[in-house]
Amino acid sequence: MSAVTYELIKQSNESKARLGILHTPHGPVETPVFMPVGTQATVKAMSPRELEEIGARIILGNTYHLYLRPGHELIREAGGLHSFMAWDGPILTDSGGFQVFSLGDLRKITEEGVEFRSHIDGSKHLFTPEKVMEIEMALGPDIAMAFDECVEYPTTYEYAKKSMERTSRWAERCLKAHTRKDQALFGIVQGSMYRDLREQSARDLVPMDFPGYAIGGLSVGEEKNLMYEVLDYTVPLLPDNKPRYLMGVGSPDCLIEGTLRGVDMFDCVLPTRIARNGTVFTKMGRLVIRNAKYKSDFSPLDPYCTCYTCQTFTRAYIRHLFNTDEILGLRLTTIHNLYYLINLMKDIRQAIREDALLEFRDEFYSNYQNDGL
RNA sequence: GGAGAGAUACCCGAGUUGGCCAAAGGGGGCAGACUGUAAAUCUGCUGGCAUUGCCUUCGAAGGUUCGAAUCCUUCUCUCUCCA
Repeated sequence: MSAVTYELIKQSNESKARLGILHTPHGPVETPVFMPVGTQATVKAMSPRELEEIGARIILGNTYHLYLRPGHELIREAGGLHSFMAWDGPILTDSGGFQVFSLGDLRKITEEGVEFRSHIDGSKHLFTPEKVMEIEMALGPDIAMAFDECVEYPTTYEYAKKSMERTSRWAERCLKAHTRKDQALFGIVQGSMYRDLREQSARDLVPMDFPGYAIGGLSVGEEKNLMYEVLDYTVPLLPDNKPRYLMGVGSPDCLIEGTLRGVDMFDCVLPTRIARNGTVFTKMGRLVIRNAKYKSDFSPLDPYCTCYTCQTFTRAYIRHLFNTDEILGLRLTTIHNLYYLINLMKDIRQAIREDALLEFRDEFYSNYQNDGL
């Protein structure tokens, strides 16, 4: 029995969407779920208590970043990531595969692994599947991700194939090196935007019997419709009795579209990052709170929102906080954006329950204009 | 009262051997981007009008010159030091 299991509650009969429960060592998680990202053992600007109040159930940490600082040995010494950061809920750690992509010119990829130059001090580090498993077992999240390569887009068929096949071999090595029984290891399907490569990747990984499968290498600059198309043919390649996790996706429309295509888990830095940069999600679309038009607007960020920020503060005040570089401003927008997405997922689950997700999606689009209010 | 220094665009401030100056740089302002976080970050715009281009700008007025933020004269104001 794996440390993490997926319980299917309801399969929608109007789409591939499904309702489920992810059982983890730190409690159950209703799916589909949005997972806030806390790269360096903190969801930027939020305390664990605030995350709990917002309704976050499971959050992310990052292997590469925590290995560099403070070091996985220190976190092991602290009693693991949960204890170190005082978060009692489930945690998932990304493997550093995304950093292979985002730290592009600071690394070299070989069959053995990836040689990174630290973005902090330039020192050299070798990440192999075995090393990554050692780090993730020390960090101790409920779910560890296999070490993969997130390929940039666009990429040639030849490179996508070569990389995907290597990721499959790395998955095998991760599986072999992963020995911690109270922790689940998820595999990651790659293959860029090539259907036969996604199929091959799934054929490689599914027999390895990971307790969960992620779809990686998406939302790396491709058109949304292309991503949806890849999801259309990739999700059905994954086992029904395991959770499916779409990595790095988190705009409201993508969460709905992903859910409709059978995705159970999402994570994304988008809500927290744009919040710190002064943009918030609202029912009507994105809103840039720094804009002059909100100078004397004493209404809440989103009149339909019931988060702490919207129930307490005005646009004019939050704009003022941003314009004066006051730290409270980005904390309030972060609270709002996370609440917005977590609440959206709650609404999505309710819609699945009522077999009304398609209607929910149409209603969503009829309100959500990207140019805001 | 005497001696000296200076006034530059929203603010501060460079430029003062005359042309390459609509005028550096910073701040402020305005707008945009952000999707497994090298991000409280980054990018663009910030005299006017239209397409290159043209027009009005460097305290005020006048002058020298083909050409002035830069040189000359007068005036106005500010600051520092000495009485």
